[in-house]
Amino acid sequence: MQPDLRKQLKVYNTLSRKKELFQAINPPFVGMYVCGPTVYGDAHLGHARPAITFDVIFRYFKHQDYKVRYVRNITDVGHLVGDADEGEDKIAKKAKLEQIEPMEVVQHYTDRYHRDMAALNVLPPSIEPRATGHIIEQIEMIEKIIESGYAYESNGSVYFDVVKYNEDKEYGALSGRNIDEMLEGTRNLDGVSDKKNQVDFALWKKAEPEHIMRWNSPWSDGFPGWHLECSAMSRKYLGDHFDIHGGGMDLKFPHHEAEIAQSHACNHVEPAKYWLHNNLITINGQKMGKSLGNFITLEELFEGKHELLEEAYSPMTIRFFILQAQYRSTLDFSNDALKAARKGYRKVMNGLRLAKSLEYKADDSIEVNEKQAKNIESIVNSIYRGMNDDFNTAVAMAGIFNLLKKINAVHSGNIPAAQLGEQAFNDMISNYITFIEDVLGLKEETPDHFFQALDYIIQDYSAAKEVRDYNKVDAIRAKLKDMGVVVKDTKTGVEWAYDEA
RNA sequence: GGUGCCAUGGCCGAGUGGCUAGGCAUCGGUCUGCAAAACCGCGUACGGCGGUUCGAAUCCGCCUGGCACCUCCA
Repeated sequence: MQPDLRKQLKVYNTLSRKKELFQAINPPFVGMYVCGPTVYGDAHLGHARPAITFDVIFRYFKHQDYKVRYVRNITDVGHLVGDADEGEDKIAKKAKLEQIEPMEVVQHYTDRYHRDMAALNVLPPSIEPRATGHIIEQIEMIEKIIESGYAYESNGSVYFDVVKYNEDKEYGALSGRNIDEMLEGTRNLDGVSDKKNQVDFALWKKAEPEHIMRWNSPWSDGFPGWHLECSAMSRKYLGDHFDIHGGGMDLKFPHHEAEIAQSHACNHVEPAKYWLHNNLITINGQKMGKSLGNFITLEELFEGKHELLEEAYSPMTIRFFILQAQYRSTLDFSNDALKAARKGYRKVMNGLRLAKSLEYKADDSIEVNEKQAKNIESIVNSIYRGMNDDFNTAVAMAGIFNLLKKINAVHSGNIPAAQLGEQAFNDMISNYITFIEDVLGLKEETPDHFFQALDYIIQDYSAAKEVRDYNKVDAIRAKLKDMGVVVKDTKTGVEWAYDEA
């Protein structure tokens, strides 16, 4: 494979239901919008999947020298509990429950989301806009949609006229939904709702007197509908037409379908060129869901505090676990699967340390084995082939393990470095490190037992002191100093501290 | 009911017409004071029944089982 073939990226586009060659609208720039969380509760395993999936996509684009603007929003208004644009706002409900300001709820869970994402080594997006920070843009968009004739006001609320829109354009293309079928069997709404049709959705909702989250608008004191924030913010930061829109499979309908309709009605152009959807995580073969009560938060996972968990699993174990599957497949959670992931992760990290320490040793008495060198090249190509085939991290990981075998073999002397030749050796090392750290975003975690190990060394130090073995004492002291730790002999015993010099 | 998806060796999980995916576990070997790690070797897995084909896990049909969306969910 030639180096340029390593750039033939194919992505599965939900819109066409096919893998398509990725061609940036305006290279070398790539605009990507991904639906972030509604911040009314702690992030769970399900939030980790899209975050990690699109993080790797973000990283891979950068690795391929694209200039990426990655927008991932925070939804902090408009997402209602219950169905059909009725019911309380999720955030307002939580605020009432806790007797705090809605924005305190938002801040609290946004901070916690960031903390969990950082633990998972998910890079912050380029822009992370909030719905409440874009009320003006949303109102503006509603006005444009009304102008186009695809929305109507009713009792201070504004609804998107799905039936009218569908007469002129196509509604339901993304999720394979048919409007006529959806209309069948729905009850007559006369006098029941402000909507003309059940399939219509709110762009603006008039706030009831007791509703605490409200903004002034041309139609009423109220709040924007869920769906609109993503259309408004993607438009603002990425333009009317951008490269990629992503999110979880479950958002295809109605959220993304509504986004397409709104954006189209406003901008008269298809918002995203490629729609990417990650699949869901299941637990014992069943989807994780709020309503099923079987979801596990990331914090519970990291600390092992959940009845389904036999023990704690570290953030990198979770990341590794998620990357071992292709993002469009469901991924079944189990303790056994996570334990296996942890072992695999540690093996890869042991290799990472080796890779960083290995040096090429030229040796004229050893002939370069072309077969070995070619082998390295084909493994590296397999990693690219995997990533280019709709970000198949499972295949990329298989390649990583194949490289790891070679690295271990060189380290143990089974394969002399000189046999690979300098070029292949460097390819092996650099690709291993680059893919693990930069593309897959795996990093070393400080082992839980670091402090115990240090205590043990301190004990050894004390024992040496006891028998006046000052050569050893000085050696330990110097070694630890190099590592940023100083040993302190106090009246009450030996202590250690971080070197402040 | 409508619309989709999936069934791969002990477990997880790639693969979409012929060429060893990979990880974890197990077993045998090399190495080793012991151990661990590492390396080498070992698994004739593709839900069932038919069909297409020189050849199918991979295409088609039927059946069985499971899941998802259609309501909030990443």
